[in-house]
Amino acid sequence: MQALTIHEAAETTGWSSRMLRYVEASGLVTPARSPSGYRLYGPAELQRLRTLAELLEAFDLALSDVAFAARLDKGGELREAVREWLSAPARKPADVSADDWLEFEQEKHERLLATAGRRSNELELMERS
Amino acid sequence: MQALTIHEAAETTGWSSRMLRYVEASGLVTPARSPSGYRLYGPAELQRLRTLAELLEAFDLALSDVAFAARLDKGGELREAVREWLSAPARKPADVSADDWLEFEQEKHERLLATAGRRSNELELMERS
DNA sequence: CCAACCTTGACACTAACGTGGTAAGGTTCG
DNA sequence: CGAACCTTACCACGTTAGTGTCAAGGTTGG
Repeated sequence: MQALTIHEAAETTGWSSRMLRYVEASGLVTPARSPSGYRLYGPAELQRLRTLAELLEAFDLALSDVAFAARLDKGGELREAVREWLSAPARKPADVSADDWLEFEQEKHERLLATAGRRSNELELMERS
Repeated sequence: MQALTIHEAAETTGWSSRMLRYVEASGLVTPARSPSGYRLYGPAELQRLRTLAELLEAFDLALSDVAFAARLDKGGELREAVREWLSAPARKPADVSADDWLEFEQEKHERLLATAGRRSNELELMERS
């Protein structure tokens, strides 16, 4: 059968075996198990792992973000509660969305640059420069 | 008019003024501004701040989770990409969802307990005990 | 005009996420 | 049966999120 062990899966997907266990713990990709407990990654899991990596990369998301999205996706009270909160009118046209949101999202990059660049530790955030 | 300043808003909503600025930076609640730049929290913002606090409390969410949900809610490529990834069949019936997910979500609590409890620093996670 | 606000910027610290190791002990297979 | 895997558990560490606080300077109102 074509089910790979964790290290083989790691090699073909780019994730480390450590991370494959972490991803499993996060509930995003759960491989089958052999009778003795070995993780068995089939074509479906491998594909899922590769696309997951692409998703994170493409939108600069955190594993926890996707895990949260999955939680939302499953419906339930949470989904409704969040949907309701977001449905509130609030923001006006030409809102913050495109503007402030960008700044917020870029904080991490700025911080990285600040830390790696200038002097030493400059982890800060918020507001327009 | 009934628009509160940041400290007044802080008092009536339970958030600290520091956090109100942080919440704004996250793009979740954006108050209007006075001609001179002072933040003005109206009834809508106050309500939004209170319900946001309840939402986080009720489901033990992080501000970043809701911020991400808002990002998803706005549609766009991200929304579709995430939706597509989540739509993959993968998990079988009686899946991990209810089981492993709980463990993952509780890791933070376990860590807190571990750190505060036993010896000294025990921040760890993952797998069934 | 001055006390009491507000603004942004920056420093600091804790908690949580992401990730790599290592240790102790099973499983596989040539 | 031993090398080379696997498992869970735990430690360590860098990064990010969350939060307080302080400094320098503008605004407000009696």
